[in-house]
Amino acid sequence: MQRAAGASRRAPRASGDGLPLPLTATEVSGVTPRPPTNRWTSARHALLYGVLGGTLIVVLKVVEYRYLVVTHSFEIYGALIAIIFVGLGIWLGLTLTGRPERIVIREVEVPVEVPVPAAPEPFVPDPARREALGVTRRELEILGLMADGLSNKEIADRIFVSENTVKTHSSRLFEKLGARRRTQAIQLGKESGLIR
Amino acid sequence: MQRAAGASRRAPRASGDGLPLPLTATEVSGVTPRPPTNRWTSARHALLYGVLGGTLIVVLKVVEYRYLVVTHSFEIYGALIAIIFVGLGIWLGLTLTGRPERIVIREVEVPVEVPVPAAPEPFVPDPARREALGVTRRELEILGLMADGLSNKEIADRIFVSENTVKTHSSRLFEKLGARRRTQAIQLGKESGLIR
DNA sequence: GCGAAAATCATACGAACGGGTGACGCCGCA
DNA sequence: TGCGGCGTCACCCGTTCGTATGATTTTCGC
Repeated sequence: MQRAAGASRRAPRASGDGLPLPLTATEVSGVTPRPPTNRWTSARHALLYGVLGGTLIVVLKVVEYRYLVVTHSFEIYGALIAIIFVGLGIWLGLTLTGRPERIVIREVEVPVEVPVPAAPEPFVPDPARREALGVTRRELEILGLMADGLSNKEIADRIFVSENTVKTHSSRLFEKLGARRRTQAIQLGKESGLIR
Repeated sequence: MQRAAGASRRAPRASGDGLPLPLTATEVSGVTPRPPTNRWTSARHALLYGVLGGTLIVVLKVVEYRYLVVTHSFEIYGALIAIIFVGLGIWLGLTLTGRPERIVIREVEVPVEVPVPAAPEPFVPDPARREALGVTRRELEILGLMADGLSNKEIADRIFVSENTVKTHSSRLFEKLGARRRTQAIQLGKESGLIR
């Protein structure tokens, strides 16, 4: 009987890894209603402004009777009052009233360490360790299946070779590992980092 | 030779995935200077206010020459100007200037996978797990020695019993674990947490 | 293309393993 | 006092494992 089974090459398990952290920022704007004003603060402000206004009027009165008794001083006086009170009004408008402020929400992504759920230890075969012991790929593969508790026959069926082949591989593997039994080979393989 | 290339199959290892992202937000507030106003808008506003002010002045002139030629009308006129222009100022202050904006920085936590430093895993024998499977102390002991790669004879010598006794224990152990081979028993024992 | 390494397969044999059965002694518990 | 669980030991038998030896084919580097 000729062999009807062939070799299987194992592609090294490519394990995904390093994910870059995207640090983008989005801006969201909104409007909030005017914040409620403190009552005492308001009263104090009103008093302050009242005094200020009174003082201003007194000043104007003095100016009026000192310099503006001449003809046509009436228009100048009015313009002066207008300018001064416009300024006062602007100031009042800006400070006395609680202007609703626009709130701009800027989201900043902050990287937070999250323990990866107990990395199942992908365990890449690591050819360096394997070749350091002179173990071939096939032998390592069979060692892995051995460690899973499979018999020679089961391994043979799994990788589509004869049981004799498996025995040959395992024999050479034991020789390289210095093992006399498969259980010992598994133990030594784990110690050597050949299998997980 | 008519060997056909065979294939070896590997069970796809299920990979862990979807981890929930904790999204908490903290708010930090700051103040930015007033945003620059549109140039055309400003010009239009200035024109509007100029026209408005001019109209107001004309109105005041008319009022002056119609009704306020009487004595002491001067003070009334000034007060009127003051009141009107304060209102104008307030209106100007509120509309001409942009509302101040507060920047709220919201921190969004972004999960970053961090390889947990592989806990040493002390592994205490845990009698609960053992008894849950109905495995006796002696059987567990033999399982451990099996996992170390010892043969039945070596185990017998180690624990000072006959090889037959070891075989009896292992037989019962296999029955309880559902194993058919010692390698399978080791594998199942590890999965069950009986041995490390 | 040549040669070495690797992979494959076969046969044979002794050793180790696993299952089955039976037996004995010890100990805790009802 | 009997029963059941545990640990111990023995024998038998079939299977699996490990070793030895020999062979052919495939793969890969030079």
